[in-house]
Amino acid sequence: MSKGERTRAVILDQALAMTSTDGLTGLTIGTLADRLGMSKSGLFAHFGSKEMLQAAVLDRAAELFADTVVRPALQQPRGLPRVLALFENWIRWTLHPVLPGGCPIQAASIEFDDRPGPLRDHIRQHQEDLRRVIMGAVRRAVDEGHLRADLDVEQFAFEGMSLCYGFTQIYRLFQDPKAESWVRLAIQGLVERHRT
Amino acid sequence: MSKGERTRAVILDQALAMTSTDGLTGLTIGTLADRLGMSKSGLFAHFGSKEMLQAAVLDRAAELFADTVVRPALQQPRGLPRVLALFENWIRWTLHPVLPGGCPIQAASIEFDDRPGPLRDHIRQHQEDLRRVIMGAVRRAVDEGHLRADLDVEQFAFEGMSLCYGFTQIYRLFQDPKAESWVRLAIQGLVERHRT
DNA sequence: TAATAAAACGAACGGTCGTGCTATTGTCAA
DNA sequence: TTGACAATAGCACGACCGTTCGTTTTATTA
Repeated sequence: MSKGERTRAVILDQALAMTSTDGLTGLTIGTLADRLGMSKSGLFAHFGSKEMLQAAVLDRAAELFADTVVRPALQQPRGLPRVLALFENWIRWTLHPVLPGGCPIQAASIEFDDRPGPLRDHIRQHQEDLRRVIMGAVRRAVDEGHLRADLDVEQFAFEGMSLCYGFTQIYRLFQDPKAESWVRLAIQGLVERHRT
Repeated sequence: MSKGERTRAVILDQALAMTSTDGLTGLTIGTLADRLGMSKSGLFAHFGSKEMLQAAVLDRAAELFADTVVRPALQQPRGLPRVLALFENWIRWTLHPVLPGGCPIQAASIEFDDRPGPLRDHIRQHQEDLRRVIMGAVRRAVDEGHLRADLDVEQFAFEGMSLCYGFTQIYRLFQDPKAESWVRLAIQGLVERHRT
């Protein structure tokens, strides 16, 4: 790994933390450079434009989510355990955030849902990837006979994901510990309702 | 109504639209003044600081939500009809947004959940108000015998609100019309499950 | 170790940000 | 209709924005 690649990684780590609290737009090259003790222009040269920096941040955030939430869940046995692990890891991702400001992609979703361009495309792609992972796991749970055969996979995914989105929003705003048991009970109910 | 009050209202209308697409932070006094054909300083004098402008925007947004979603629902007969109207009006608020960029308060929730200060306090207050309205309606539906007596009102409110939050996020990002039937089915299921 | 390439710097650019000030215009009651 | 005051404009400020450029330092490799 060359010097440039190493520095780039360090920059992205800090940029990720900054984005999580201030948003993709709030991310600023000047203060980012300050926190890293390097010059604006030196940092800038690694990305070529602010938009490319933001895109790199999004991709890195998606990697982090995959490493923390998705990948560990995929090591669970296929079927219901894997579905449960996905939701459980997602809940833990919110309860004990790796990044100080919570999930940058969810924040960026709302920040950019009205701003066409490559950044919104990136966000859509990452969210769609997550949806496909969840739907795949649910479908396999049906195939394994853990969930009812007549289950509407898209509907199930929507409800589960909505609960996680809503939980994140409520928990982050109010820091109310009750939200944890609410979302757990809700997910549990969702699964229980469609069990064979 | 004095000239000043009238101008202030016009400013807030435009500010609301701008906030809905660009966020509370993206709201800018210069471009806001440009769109209204007035000077920065003239506009500025109405609010004294950007933070007070932002707070006024939040309060106006809450009024708009109350006029569009809550107030019409409160005219439905108490009990289940009122609960259903609350969720239905909320869904319609997302499907046919009064403001071009969707609900500014939901956006501000995520934007400011990590930034302590009077603005976050405002946001918390408005979100808490909504939660109390919904819980009150649900509780009355229990009292009227429309919903089961052993229903956990807080849990019910969390699930219903999460579905609406999640729906907004998904629908605004992807503009997928399928999301509409997903959320309707989910809300319907939630209610059906707790009916007497 | 010398030659070459990559990386980082410092200074400056045109813009825009929020915010003061002073002066001018407009409104509205006596 | 005039006098008092509210409303708006104009201008300037310091700070920060993303970006460019030429130079200097540091890595890499022949």
